[in-house]
Amino acid sequence: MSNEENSTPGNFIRAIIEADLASGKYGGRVATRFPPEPNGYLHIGHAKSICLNFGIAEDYNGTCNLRFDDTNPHKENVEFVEAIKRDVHWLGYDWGDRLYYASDYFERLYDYAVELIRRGKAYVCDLSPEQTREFRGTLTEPGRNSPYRDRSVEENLDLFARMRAGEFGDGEKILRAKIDMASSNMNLRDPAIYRIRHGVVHHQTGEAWCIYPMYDFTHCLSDAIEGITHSLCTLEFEDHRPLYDWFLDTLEVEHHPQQIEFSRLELEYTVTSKRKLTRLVEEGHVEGWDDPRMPTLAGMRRRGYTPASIRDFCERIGVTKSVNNVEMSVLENCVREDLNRRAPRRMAVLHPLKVVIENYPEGAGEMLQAPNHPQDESMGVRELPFTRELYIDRDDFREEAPRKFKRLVTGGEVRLRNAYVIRCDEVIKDDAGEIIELRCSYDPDTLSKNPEGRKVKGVIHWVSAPHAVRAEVRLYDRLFNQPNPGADKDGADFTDFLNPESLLTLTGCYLEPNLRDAGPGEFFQFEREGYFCVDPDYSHGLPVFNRTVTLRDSWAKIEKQGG
RNA sequence: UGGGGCGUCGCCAAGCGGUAAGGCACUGGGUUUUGAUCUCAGCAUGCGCAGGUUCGAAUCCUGCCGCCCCAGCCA
Repeated sequence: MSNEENSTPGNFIRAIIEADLASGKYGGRVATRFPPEPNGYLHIGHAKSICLNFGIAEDYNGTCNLRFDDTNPHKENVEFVEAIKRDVHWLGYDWGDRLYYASDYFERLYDYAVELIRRGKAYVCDLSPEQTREFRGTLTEPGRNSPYRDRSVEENLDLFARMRAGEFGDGEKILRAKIDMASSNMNLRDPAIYRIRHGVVHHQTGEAWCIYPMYDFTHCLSDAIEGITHSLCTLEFEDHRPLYDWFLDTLEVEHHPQQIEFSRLELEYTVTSKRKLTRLVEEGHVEGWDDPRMPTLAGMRRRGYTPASIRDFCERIGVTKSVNNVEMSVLENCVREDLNRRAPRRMAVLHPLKVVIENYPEGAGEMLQAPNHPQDESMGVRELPFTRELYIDRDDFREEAPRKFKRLVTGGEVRLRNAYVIRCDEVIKDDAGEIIELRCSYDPDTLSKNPEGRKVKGVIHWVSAPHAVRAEVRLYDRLFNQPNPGADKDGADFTDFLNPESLLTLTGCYLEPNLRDAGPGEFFQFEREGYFCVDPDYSHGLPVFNRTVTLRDSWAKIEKQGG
């Protein structure tokens, strides 16, 4: 540990960048970009890419552009553009004045395509989509040249101009790169670079174009135009790198960024494919892109995950090229760690059970003081009303005590958090035998001190019944039952693995009174229950709290083992 | 069966020829008016497998095996 000088790169991409910096490859410049397609909301996988790209720019004194890869207007719209901008900002990153759209470059891209034709490296092809597929060959058989492959430069120039002019219908013609139909890399078998799309209004360019460039052609040139030095993308584009380089080399573009691929994040018990997330939304399996069960940034924000915890998560999972499947516990740990430090403590009874303190004077009451954070005095204290009638959680009482159960039992004692020790004297049941009330007595000499001569192990939370704030609490669990719901196993659809208990809504909860004024964006630890945040939805009167994540629960473990 | 990648603890992940970091998870102890937090300790004679080179190999060589990606006019 004596190498304070040579700070470790952190991951292989940073190692490459440091080597490039050392060799002066791009004049000591580092420029990255985050290039989402605005066809859906950003999810946790994008967060990894955002943290990587913006993080590198920050650390190496470089820049990171936000560039919308908007070449397929059919699937894209401004709602997604705005949501993406909002989410990147929320995560804590800023692109300054470097907001771009690939569509900004449509005119230049068109010129590059013309240049490709002039160089005899692109041609207009009349094959139908079906024929194109047939001519492409298979993984093991080479493809065949299109009969239109040898059109003259003049004819191609004329045809391409007429494609732009709208003389041909969708699918009638495409512009293709002329590379090698026998290449073992399918991407090099004369890939399409421009297709015709009539009747779609592009969210940025309106109806100015009826031809749109394809990803492979657009991306490398957009990177070059913006002076990107390191173009980071996921592993599935590794096979596209030769094409990325081919366009730039063939066009002799002055600046040639290098594409570096890393593996995409897979998180257990969720899906991070835009197609699948879109289906969850459109088929109504969730309430929207910002449903707290969604792995989208919007969903996690509403759930109460903090930007800091997500950035910490992205830091911890690393960046490599190996297939990975990260356990949910890593993310949850990051969330707990951040919230534990920052969340004020409160008490909330989720499953109320009435308690009457029989030796506490009727109509009386007192204000007790409770710290907002047990380890951080700077967070101050709050006042809690204590009265004769309280609510505790049903789970904190048992008539018959299991081994190791250290909460309230008939005839036993328990500490009321921040208050007195009480003893349960009598259990009141209704005709159906259901417990409806507990008759207890308190020991007035146990405020801020332990009773003498006996040990009280358990501590439970409570709220004063006449002061309690009624609220709705939504308990979230994993969206899927399977660790890897997206894996296509035996023809099963990923929706088959949806967890029917991913949302449990509790409407009869009672919160301590100072939670009455909590507003959207505020978060708390409900002691012994978990971290909760205020949901923006106030549509049905009751305040709504979302459970962000539970507390670690070793009792649940013991109980599950039959403790 | 073509091409491109990847295989280090249950899950991530350092390591780049000198004798296996760290995090999460898990297990056990301590503190505790949250069964929380905090804290201490444990957790790979082993790096997909088999050979080889070397004084010495997770790291180099050879051959296998397994997994992922590619046949959109999607990105």
